[in-house]
Amino acid sequence: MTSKARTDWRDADGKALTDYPRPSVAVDVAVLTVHTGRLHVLVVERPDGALALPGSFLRPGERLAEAAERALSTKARLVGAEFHQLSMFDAPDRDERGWVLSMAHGATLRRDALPPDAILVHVDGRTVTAPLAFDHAAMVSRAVDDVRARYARGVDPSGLLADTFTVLELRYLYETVFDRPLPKDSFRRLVIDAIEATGQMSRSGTGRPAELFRRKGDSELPAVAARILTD
Amino acid sequence: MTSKARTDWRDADGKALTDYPRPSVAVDVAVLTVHTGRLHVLVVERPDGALALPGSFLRPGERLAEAAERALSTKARLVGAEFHQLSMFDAPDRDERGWVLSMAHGATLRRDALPPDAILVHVDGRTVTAPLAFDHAAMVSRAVDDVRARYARGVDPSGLLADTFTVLELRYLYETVFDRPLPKDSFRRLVIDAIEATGQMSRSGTGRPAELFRRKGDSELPAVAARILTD
DNA sequence: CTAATAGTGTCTTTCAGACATTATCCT
DNA sequence: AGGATAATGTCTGAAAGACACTATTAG
Repeated sequence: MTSKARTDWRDADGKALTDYPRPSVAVDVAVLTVHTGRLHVLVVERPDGALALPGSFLRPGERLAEAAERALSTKARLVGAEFHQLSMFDAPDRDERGWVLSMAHGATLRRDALPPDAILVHVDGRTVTAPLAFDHAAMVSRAVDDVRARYARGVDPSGLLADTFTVLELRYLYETVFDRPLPKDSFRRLVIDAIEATGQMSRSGTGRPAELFRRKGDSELPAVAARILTD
Repeated sequence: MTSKARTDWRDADGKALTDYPRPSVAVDVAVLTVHTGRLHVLVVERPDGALALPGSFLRPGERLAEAAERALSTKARLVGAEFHQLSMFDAPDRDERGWVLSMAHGATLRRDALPPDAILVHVDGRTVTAPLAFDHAAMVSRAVDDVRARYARGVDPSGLLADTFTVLELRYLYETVFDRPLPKDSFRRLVIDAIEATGQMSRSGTGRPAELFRRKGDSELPAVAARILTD
């Protein structure tokens, strides 16, 4: 970890590593959630009033995922999220304060795992509906792409639903994530082999009660799901 | 770009940015190519004799893609590649010389665009068949995943074939990339709407000459391609 | 002619999507 | 019973895969 003077501590030009100024490295996290049947992203208010994704600078020896977790816990009082690297945003002028690279991360959490006073901005399709600081709007779009790709491979891999759920609840979730209506019976056949019946019934409001299911150990969706879901 | 003393040049803890030691940021590039009908990755020999992906440290104000291009041109005499960010490898101890984050990049080039004396290592499935320095073997696997995802969406998007090609040549390429046999007639029907006939015929070795095709402007494959190709 | 490969027609099976029907709760 | 929703059965069109057949070159 600590830098020592070594012969290979030089690049191909023979220039020592330490001769180069280094960029600051930051992480920003797009926390997506479903609220009132629509996709939202968690934002925080900056000192100047602008909205931005929660983020933080990387500390010595820290891993990016750790910095992302720290950013969420200090800026949004949020713990236990699972992060996915999206991509590195590296435009030299993306932060007017200096040369800051930022690794965008995506995370997905249930609304009730977020603080009640969290600021949520609606995401329409893959576009956030409020101006965000820096290049954070592009990060949100990348986060939507990522969550769609993951949800096309498995049944609610990020746990946006509770442990048990009905097929209807699952379909509503997928319609929200993929922003398109999904046929009731085709959707049921698509997911039925990847979930497990509990035997319990949901106490329904009206009509026949729906059976409650849970994710199966191997809750992978067939490869054809990508076609069905992504039109 | 230049850092100025500003009030917001501090993080949430009130700690100034410049108080934190910064990591070195590097790029490494996995250049994939097809040679003798098999997938290979370009490697370079390090001063200590170990094999590694070509890489470089990021210079001030430089973008990651620029550093990747510079690494290829200085270490492998290679220009004109198109890069795709894969992911950031950030284990604090991944480089014994110090704290070095590396952004892995993928690129794809025709064998004849590489120097004749380039060192190529066979990639079996998604695993490189020779030990590589650092975490470069994992980077190669990620590069294979990336190239497969891109080739499932479009017809030879990285130009591994020449401008014109026969359907057979295209199928051999896809069998190499996806490491599995593909049925002759289904494959033809899969790609035929995404390519354009030239009217010219390939001077065949024997048998009926095959028609030469070129990529079409919108050479997107149907969404179902992902299912067919990825089993 | 035969050999060899390119390209296409056809059949079967599978399955998404649409629709209809049955099942099971509630008031 | 009647209303409402869950779950399933059935039909149809599309298409992947298998197979066979035709087309076009070389020798």
